[in-house]
Amino acid sequence: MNKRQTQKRFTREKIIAAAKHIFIEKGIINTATSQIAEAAGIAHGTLFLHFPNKDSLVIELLDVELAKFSDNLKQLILETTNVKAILDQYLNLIQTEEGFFSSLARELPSHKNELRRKILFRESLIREHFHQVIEKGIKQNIYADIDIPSALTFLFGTINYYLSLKTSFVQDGSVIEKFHDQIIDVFMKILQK
Amino acid sequence: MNKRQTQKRFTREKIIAAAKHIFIEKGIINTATSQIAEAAGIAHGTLFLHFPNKDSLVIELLDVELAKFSDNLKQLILETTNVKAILDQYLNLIQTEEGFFSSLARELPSHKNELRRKILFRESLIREHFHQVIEKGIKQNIYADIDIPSALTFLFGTINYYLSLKTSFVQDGSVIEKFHDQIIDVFMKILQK
DNA sequence: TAACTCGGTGAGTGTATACTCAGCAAAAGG
DNA sequence: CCTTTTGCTGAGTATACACTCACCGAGTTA
Repeated sequence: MNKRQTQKRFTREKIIAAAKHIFIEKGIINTATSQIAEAAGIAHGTLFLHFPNKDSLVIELLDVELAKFSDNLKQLILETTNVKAILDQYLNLIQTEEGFFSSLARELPSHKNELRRKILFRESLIREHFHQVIEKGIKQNIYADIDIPSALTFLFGTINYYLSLKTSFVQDGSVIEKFHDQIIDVFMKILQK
Repeated sequence: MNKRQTQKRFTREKIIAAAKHIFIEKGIINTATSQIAEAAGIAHGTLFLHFPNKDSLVIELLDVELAKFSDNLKQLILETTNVKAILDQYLNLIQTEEGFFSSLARELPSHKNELRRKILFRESLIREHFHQVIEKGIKQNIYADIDIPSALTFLFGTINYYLSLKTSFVQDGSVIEKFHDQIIDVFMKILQK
């Protein structure tokens, strides 16, 4: 790889890093492409040499981040077997990137269809993991014979609610940390025989 | 009231009616003041003679609508005593104005603080009603001794999730109707001894 | 070293949209 | 019937933002 290619890749990475940083702080919708360029230390026009438009930058960024998250979670799930432990790990994982997920949850309904589908698809993969573990528990007679999709919608809906209204629940710090135990308690109550 | 005053009030009402109609269809953020004016059959500038800016129109509209909703709910709650019946009525009430509430839920996190606080304040009044009824049930040993605020966050979080992602859950018709029974079932499971 | 390539630049363009204001016509007032 | 008031008009202004393009200069190639 010659000097030019190296430089080009470096610039692209600077854009993505700057974009992620500002998106977390101000949300995707409220971030202008000119601000991303400024934060990345490049000219405004340069951004459009690397991405044809704002949406494709957002999609690439989300794809990479969500894939990273999914992989981490899958790893954790392989290591644990009971729902409580998995939910605990899941919440911890969200917490490490809470700014990112909060910004995502806040703007989820406003995004264009393609973007929203991508995000919900990732969520559905995670749902699937939970579904299997719960199903096994029901067969083993550990949990009540509930409607799993409904229960999971309560779980994801609630987490989403906390994340999207984060600033109304906490001034500083983590919402997920604050409500970690309550979320687990109520969800386990739903599964309870 | 003379002819001028009558006309002025009539124009104001036309604006509010048109605004509500378009907000439900396209959301508040995606509705231009010029579109409201056009739908109301008045000049664009006229809108700003009645409301100093877009926000104050939105706030007045929401205040009126949410107050109407609160009053209806309070009435229903006086007539019924058990949680299941109240929740059933609550869901039915949302369903009658589902377009409005869906649009509200979708944009709730993006609204300015003042507006968000107003909406969440209304929600907190409704929470209070539920809280009291559940508390009574716990004292009468009908329900488990759970943490009521956590349980209610699950409920409101889930309803909010269904409403804000309505288009991802149903093509046509009502999300609330579709998931009515599941919502009640899971919530009653949380209260169960 | 001369010609060429290509990533980067930033002023400029197009578009959307909240809000303004000089002027109009009908109603109110004397 | 004349003057004043006032609700309304809609072209115009200010601003924000995504995206373009003619040009530049360092890197590459022959």
